[in-house]
Amino acid sequence: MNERALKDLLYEQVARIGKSLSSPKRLELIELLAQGEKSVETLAAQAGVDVRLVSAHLKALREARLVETRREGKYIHYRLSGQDVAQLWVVLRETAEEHLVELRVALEQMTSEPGTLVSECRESLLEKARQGEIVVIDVRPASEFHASHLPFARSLPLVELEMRLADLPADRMIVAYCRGPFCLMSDEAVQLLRARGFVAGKISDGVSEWAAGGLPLETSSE
Amino acid sequence: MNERALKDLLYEQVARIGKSLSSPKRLELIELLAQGEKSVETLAAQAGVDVRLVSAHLKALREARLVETRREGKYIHYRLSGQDVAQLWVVLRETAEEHLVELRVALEQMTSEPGTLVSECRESLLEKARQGEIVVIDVRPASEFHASHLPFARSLPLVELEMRLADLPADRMIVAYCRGPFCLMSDEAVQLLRARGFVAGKISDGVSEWAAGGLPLETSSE
DNA sequence: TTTACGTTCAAACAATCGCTAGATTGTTGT
DNA sequence: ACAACAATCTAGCGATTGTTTGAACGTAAA
Repeated sequence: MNERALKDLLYEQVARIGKSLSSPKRLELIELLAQGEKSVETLAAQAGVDVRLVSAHLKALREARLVETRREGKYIHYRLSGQDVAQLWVVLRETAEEHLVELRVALEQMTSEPGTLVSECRESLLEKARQGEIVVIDVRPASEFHASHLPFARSLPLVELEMRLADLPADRMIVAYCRGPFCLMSDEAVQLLRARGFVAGKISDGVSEWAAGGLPLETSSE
Repeated sequence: MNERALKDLLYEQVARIGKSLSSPKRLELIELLAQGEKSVETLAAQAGVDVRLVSAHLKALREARLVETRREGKYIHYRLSGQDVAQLWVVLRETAEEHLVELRVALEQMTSEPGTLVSECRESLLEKARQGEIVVIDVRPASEFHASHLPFARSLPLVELEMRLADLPADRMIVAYCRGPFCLMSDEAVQLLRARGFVAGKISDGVSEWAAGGLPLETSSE
C-alpha cells in the first residue's frame, strides 16, 4: 500500500473520535455518562432533548467506541467505554477554556455570585475532609453518587437539600460539588445554604476532573 | 438568560475545538505543527495537499484558537498556540488507539519488521543516553530538531543518514525517533542502519508524546 | 517592476450532519 | 395475546462541510 494512503487511513481513524467530539449535544452526553451509566430515557431527560435524537447521538458515540451498552429488562444502560474517555473530555474542556475567551466569559457570567468558589487545592481539601474540618456534600442525584464520588463526601441531592438541612452541622464549612464546571447544581446549593446561615462554598471539580488530577474516588454499592 | 440556553452555549464552545479535530487533514497539520512552527508552504508540502486547501484548514484551526501566526518576510509561520494543544492531540490519538481496533491493525501493518521497537521505559532510556550507553538520533528535518528535541539526542535527518554513517559508533546501540507513532521515518532509519551492520532500534515517541509523559525536552538555537 | 507567498472569492459537486416526525422492533407485565 | 413502554430505524428537510479549480488580491522581497 501507498505510504500516503496509509497515513490518511491513520488520521481518518483518529478523526472518527474527533467527529464524536464535534457536536455540543454529544459532549453533553459524554459529560452526563461520566457521572455513571444511564438509560437512554434518563439521558434524554437530563440533556433536555428528544429520546430519538439522543438515540441517534448515542449510535454515533457507539460507532466511535466511546460508549458501551448493557441491557437490563426494558432499559438499555449506556456507559463510557473507559476512564480514558472521561479524561479526554476533561482535557478537551480545559483546552477550550484555555483558548476560547468566549467560553471563559460565559463561565464567569454563569456563577451568580463571586466568592462561592473555594480556592484551596485538592490535596488540602481532601485532608480537611478527612479530618472532619469541613463537610463535603455531593449534590448530584443519588445514583450518580453511588456510581462514583469524592472520598469523605456525603450524598445530599440538590432536590432534597432543603428538607435535609438539619443533617448538616452549623459549625463547620460546607463544600459542595456537582458534575463539573459546566454544572450549576453546586452553585444553587451554596446559594441556598448561605441564605440559611451556613458557611458554604463550592469546588468546580466533578468526579472526572478529580480523577484527572490523579486523586482517588470511591464507590458505594446499592 | 435561560439555564438551558446558557449550557448549550458552553458545550457549543467546546464543540468548536471538537470540530477542529474532526478532519483528518487538520489532525495531520496539528501533528506537523507539534514538531515546531512551519510556513504554509512547508505544511502543504509535508501534508501532501494543495496550498489553498491547507490555508483553509489553517483558517479553521486559527478560528478555534488552536494555532497562531507570525509573519517573517514573505513567509507566514504557523505554530500551535500552546503546549496543551500538542497534549490534546496526544490524548486524542491515544484514546483512538485504545478503542479503535481498526487503528491498531493499521499501525501494526505499518511497521515493516517486528522487533524494531525498543521495549525500555522512557526513564531508563534517558539514563542510558546520559551515560552514553546508547546513541539517540533524531531523524526528523534539522529545523524540527532545533525547535525541540529529546535530551542527549543528536540530529541526523533521514535524508542525510546514509552519507553520515561514519559519524555513528559501531559498538553502541543506535535508537532512532521521529515525529511520533504515525511517522515512518524512524522505521526507515532502523532498516537502513541494520542493513549496514549497526545494532539499531526505534521508539515510537515523538517530542509531544515524550513531553506528555512528563519528561523534559531541549531546544537548540539557530 | 517582477517574483514569490499566502489569502480570498466564487462556483460547483458530493457527502455529511442535526433535527423532526412517523413507523417499527424488542421487552415486560397483565 | 394484548397493551404499555423503551429504544431504534427510516425518510426527509435544510444547512453545512471537504474538496477542487480558476482567478484575483495583498504583502513583502529581489
